[in-house]
Amino acid sequence: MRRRSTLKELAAALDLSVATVSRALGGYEDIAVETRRRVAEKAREMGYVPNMAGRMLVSGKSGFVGLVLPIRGPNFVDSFLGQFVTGLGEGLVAKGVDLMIATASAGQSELEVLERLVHSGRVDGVVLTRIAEKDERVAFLMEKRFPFVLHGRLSDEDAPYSWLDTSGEAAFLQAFRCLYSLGHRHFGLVTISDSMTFRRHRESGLEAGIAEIGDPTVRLAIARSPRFDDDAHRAAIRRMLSAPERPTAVIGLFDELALMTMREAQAMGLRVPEDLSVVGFDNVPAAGFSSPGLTTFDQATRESGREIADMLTRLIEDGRSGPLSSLKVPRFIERGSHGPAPSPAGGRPRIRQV
Amino acid sequence: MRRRSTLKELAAALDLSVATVSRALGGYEDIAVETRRRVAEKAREMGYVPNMAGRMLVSGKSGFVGLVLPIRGPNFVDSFLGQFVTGLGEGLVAKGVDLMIATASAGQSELEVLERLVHSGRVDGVVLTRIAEKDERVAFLMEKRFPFVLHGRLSDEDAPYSWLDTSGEAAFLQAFRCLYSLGHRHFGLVTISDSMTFRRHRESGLEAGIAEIGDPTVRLAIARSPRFDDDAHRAAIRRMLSAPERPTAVIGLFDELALMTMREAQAMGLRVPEDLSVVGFDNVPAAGFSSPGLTTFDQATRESGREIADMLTRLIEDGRSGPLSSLKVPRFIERGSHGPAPSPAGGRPRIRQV
DNA sequence: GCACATTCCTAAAACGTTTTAGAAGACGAT
DNA sequence: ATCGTCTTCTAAAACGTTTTAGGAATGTGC
Repeated sequence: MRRRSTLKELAAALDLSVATVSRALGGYEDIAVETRRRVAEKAREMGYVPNMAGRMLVSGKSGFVGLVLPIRGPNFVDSFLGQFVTGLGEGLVAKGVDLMIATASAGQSELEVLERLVHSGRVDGVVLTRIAEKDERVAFLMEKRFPFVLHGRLSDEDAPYSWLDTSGEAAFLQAFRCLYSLGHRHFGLVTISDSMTFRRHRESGLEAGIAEIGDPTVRLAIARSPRFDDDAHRAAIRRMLSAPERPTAVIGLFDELALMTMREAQAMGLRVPEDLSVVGFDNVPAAGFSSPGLTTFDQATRESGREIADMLTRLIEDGRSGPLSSLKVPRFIERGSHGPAPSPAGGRPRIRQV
Repeated sequence: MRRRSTLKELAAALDLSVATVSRALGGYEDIAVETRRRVAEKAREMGYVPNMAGRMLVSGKSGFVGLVLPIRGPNFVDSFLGQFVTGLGEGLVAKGVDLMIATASAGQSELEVLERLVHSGRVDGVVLTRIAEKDERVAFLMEKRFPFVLHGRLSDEDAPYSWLDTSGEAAFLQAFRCLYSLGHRHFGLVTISDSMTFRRHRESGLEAGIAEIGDPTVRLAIARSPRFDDDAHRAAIRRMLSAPERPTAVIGLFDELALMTMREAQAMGLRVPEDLSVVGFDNVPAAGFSSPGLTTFDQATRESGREIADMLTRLIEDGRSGPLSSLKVPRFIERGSHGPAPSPAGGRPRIRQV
């Protein structure tokens, strides 16, 4: 591999000083126009590309932004990450910033990764996802006054930090209203027991819907299991669906849970949506391929990534600018997994009309 | 944000020279054991973390490996990237190397991204995915003698470059054999027209299967459209399935095409697998949620990422080591989308028995 | 012919690290 | 006393860039 050319070589070739070449390339006004032209031409000719290490050393900036990867179980499935990374990358490249992915090594916590990231000077800012209700990573970054943006929110929205989130409240409120107006009165919620903020927001949207209607006949059954324990989820879903007064509409905290519910229901002989309506959240690709297609909410992950990139670069450039935040409203994707409540007699469901 | 402490400060606090501190931290033998201990302790106490820029400047290495993101259409769906990035990250962190994601900015080609990456010295090696048959990126890297590993292969496997791939030949050969033994004689292949090497490998596996059997009654219909044009795919699939002698078994070049085929077939009133068997490749999450579940091949993307990380770090450390390569055999995931060929009379299909 | 401004350029320092070449001191052997 | 050999440490250079402070040449106004 041929060594790259340096500023010094460029200067020698042009019979100028290193300083002049640097400033010429930087477009400074106090370098003659003609000189700037000559330098630019020679630089192109010699294939000069500034060395980042040199630049970093003097500027104190790395030109990198870090994304701390959530720690994963051995067989996680996740359509989110690819979209998000793509969006982030697109947003950052527009600002001339690069994206670094930080992974925890075996036995290392996400907090430790973050500490290394911040202290090594490898990145000028970080993006965090999957926010827990009490998130020590956020506390750490706030204390260090290190620039960061959350994809998600803490419980405390007014604290001075920057975030972008998709409103789970709005989504679940809308889902409830839609199902209620279709005649459903007995609801089920399939959810997780982990204390993630997205859970809280979505659940409180559903609660708000119930409170808003004020209908005493509305009932809510909750199936709650640890996040990554699919067997527990399945068992809880079956329990919920085989209860004497089973729900006629189930909302999944996210699509995987909704799809799982659909599958279990169908395996139990229930028809979706005639006997049971199911609604999810996320709009994963699988939601479009299940049958019936899963009704869900789309949160434009890639676009969020782009916007977060914008927010973070702004934060980095202008350290004293206040915290930025943005709450997106998810798009309701109506597919075939929801419909009118079955008639109470338990006979033929009415013809679907939405 | 408090400034990080430097070697100089550490040296001052210990009343040692910068050189000594550096070497002590480096564990050099010519520093007294007691001194090494003292330095290590103080470093911990002061929260010293070496500055990467300084280190990079003298070592000439960045400690980064780059992944060049494929350029995407506006609404791509991709479960691959998330898995792959996770695996790469895991593999790299074990070697103390970081992962950088390089995205093309608007109007920039993947080759230009790569050139910037290589020349700026931001990375010590790169990983490329989605290899085209004549891939200018690979040519560029070979010419520069820059360390890289491909996820995928060129057509020319013997050229001196490093790659890791999942054998599409093996998969499609196995799919053909399986379907042939189930009585299928009329096959369909839903594929793309773009010249990607994975297409070539998979298609030639199928051809090899057909050649190997040497049965003149075997027929193959091919539906070929541009990669990202879903409408064209759907039209081609419909055309194939409504031909007078329609195939009884269709293989999709990848899962999205297979799932699309399943959906179109079902929309046309064909039952899967009774009237039509469908097999895909990739084992995307949606393959598990469709009904019937899609029979497909799993290529252990995350594990591949880890292994590629290993290969690349080895290449970087030891520049003169020869090219490394590894061909994985994908795992056949038999779900419900394939079965015995329908009886030729066109009557009731036989009971499924696999 | 002098003072002053303007234009264009440069020397040198700085960023934080590693490495090279060698210095200083202790000790034993002659 | 001198020499050599260890052991332990250090000064200085180097990596490639940006920035600071100022120098040299030229032009302008009197």
